[in-house]
Amino acid sequence: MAEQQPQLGTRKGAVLRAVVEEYVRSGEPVGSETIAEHASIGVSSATIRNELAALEELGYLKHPHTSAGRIPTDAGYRFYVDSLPAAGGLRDAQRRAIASHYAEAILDLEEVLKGSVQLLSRLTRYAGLAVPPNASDEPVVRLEVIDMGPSVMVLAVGHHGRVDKRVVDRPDAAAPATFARAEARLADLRGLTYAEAQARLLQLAAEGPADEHDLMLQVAETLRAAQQGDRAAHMVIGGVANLADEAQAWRRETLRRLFETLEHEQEMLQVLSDVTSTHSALSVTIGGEHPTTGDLDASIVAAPFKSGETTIGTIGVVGPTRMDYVSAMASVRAVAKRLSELATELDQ
Amino acid sequence: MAEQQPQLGTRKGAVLRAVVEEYVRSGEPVGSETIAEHASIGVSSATIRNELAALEELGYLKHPHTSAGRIPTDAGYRFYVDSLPAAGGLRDAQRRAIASHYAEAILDLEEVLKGSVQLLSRLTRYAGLAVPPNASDEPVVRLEVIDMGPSVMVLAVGHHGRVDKRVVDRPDAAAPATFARAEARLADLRGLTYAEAQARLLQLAAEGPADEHDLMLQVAETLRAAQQGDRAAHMVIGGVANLADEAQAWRRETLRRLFETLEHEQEMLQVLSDVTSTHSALSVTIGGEHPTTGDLDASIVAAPFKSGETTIGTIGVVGPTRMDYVSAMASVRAVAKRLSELATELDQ
DNA sequence: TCTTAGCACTCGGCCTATATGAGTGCTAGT
DNA sequence: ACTAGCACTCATATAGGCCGAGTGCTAAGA
Repeated sequence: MAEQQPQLGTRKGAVLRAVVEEYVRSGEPVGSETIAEHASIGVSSATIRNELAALEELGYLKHPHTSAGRIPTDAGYRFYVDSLPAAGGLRDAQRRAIASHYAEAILDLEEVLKGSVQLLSRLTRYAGLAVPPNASDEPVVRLEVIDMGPSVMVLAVGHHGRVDKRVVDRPDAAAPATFARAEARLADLRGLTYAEAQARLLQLAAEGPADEHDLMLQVAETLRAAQQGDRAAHMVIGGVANLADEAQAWRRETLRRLFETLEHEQEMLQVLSDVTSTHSALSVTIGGEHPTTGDLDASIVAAPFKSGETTIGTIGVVGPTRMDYVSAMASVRAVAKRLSELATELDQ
Repeated sequence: MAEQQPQLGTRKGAVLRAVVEEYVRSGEPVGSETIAEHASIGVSSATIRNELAALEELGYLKHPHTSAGRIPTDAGYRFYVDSLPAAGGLRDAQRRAIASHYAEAILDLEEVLKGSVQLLSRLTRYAGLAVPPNASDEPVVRLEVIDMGPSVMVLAVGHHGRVDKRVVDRPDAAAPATFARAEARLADLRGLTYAEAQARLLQLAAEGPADEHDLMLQVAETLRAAQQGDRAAHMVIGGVANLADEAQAWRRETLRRLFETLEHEQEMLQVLSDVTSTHSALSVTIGGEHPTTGDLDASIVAAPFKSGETTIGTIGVVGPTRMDYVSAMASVRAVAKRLSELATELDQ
């Protein structure tokens, strides 16, 4: 059992880390010789070979073929990531890029997110993605039903600056006067959270005048959608071109499937939710650790961002399992931190 | 000069068309033998060879190497496309897919656009993209300035269902009462077009009370942005994974640049504008015909869609120059037509 | 003058055989 | 426990030779 989890500090751990680092750097399978020379482990290549064989036996490394070096398995990357220090790893250039990016104050959280995703994708050379706040606990700032002639637009504005809209059929019962009365009633809901407002609306629909009934139901539905499925529509993705870079060794077909997955927003939302639901800080998902990314040779590094103490969203990057985890983790950590500060500030 | 533009009906034209069709189908350079057998031109391969040599001389075809067949140049595709009949080419399966896609009525034009782009990308197996209406001539349905505490959200709702928002610094002069008065004043602007409302707001800012000045300017700016740069933010792209398909012979680096270009919304907007500004109906841009797509071996098939008689947006597909133009053009034409009907209907 | 059969020629792709060498796994000796 | 040494493996690289698709040209026929 102790053998199953090599400790950092033991030689096995050092060798494994060396393999991962070298492989991430070069993209080539790593041989015993390389490690003996490169890493500062004071033993000969023959000894390294023994360690390598043991690590392979334990499932941390694998062999493309007999006469090739080793490459890490998902488990190997996992060990490596877990052995990394909880902070640091940010290069000076990156630090400066982040600072200068946030130098200009932007007030719209959505815009800030778009910018942050772009920033992350440039910093890491992978694809950036972010899920904006879940609306449930966000106070409603404004609710409106707008008479568009044959249809009705329902509009909800949240305190974080989100705007959700839906265009729906105009209920038969709705006269111009109905709209005026409905809007007055909706104005009373300001300050409630999306969840509370939704509940109150269902009540209003049931108890209120008949001509407002459908309208209120539609507003309730808009709030419901804003809390659930529609979050996906607000997801931000950027820098996907990075994934098509030659340096990324994805086979063409895998690349296609990766793009397909990224486009399927609902799915990515699920992944990101899964990823961060368990972790309060930075989380890393490697290859097969999540079913969706399983056969895509892709890893996700993500972190929640908060307003005050409450998590309001997630931001991160998607890249190959052979990822520069140190840099990616540092970048995501730093950007999420900065983002939390901004969100907290914007929220006052 | 007559020699410079082979007429459809002449044998040269028939040969050129045969080469394009065969190459699009197979992806392999096309030889004289293939054409002599396949296409119903009653001459021997030797004669075809002469024609091929002439077509190459004229710049319609090229040679990868001496002992290979011909492939079309951009000019070759251009001739081919121009020689196509102005309608038709829709396969039954496609026709049915379109019909069933629009069977369910959706009232939100933005949603309809998203769906249409998805549909187009599925029909053609290329990437779909659409530019939503230019707001300039659209009537404003609602204008609001929302007090968000430290900031102000400016919100504009257009008659086609577009919603533009901006979050800006709260002007020093703005008290709660200011907002109430400003909103009342903004309510008067309903029904004006974005352009008109913007002009009126600048006037109001100049003539109105001092505490409303900044607020009015911000609203005017929001309307301006909605008519210009921000259109890019509303651009819809879908099905990009299709471009990564193995069938598309793009080199990895070209593919990367293509994705990069697609992500650069402002740029694509420009391209689409250029593409449709000259054409009132379907337009095709092949490879180097537009500088942006020049070295990407990409073509764009796009068509405007209208509400009544006025063009309100553009929809189309992006694919390789070696594209199935017949199918792509038919699909885009059909979807744009359907879209125009829907938009006209929604607009009443 | 246009068409076509015939033919030499080109040249990329493919097959095979061979060489190379990185890297392993094992053994024996320190 | 470590390491030097060595046989072995096997993917990749290289070279040569063949093949055949396809061309371009020429000369004869309609």
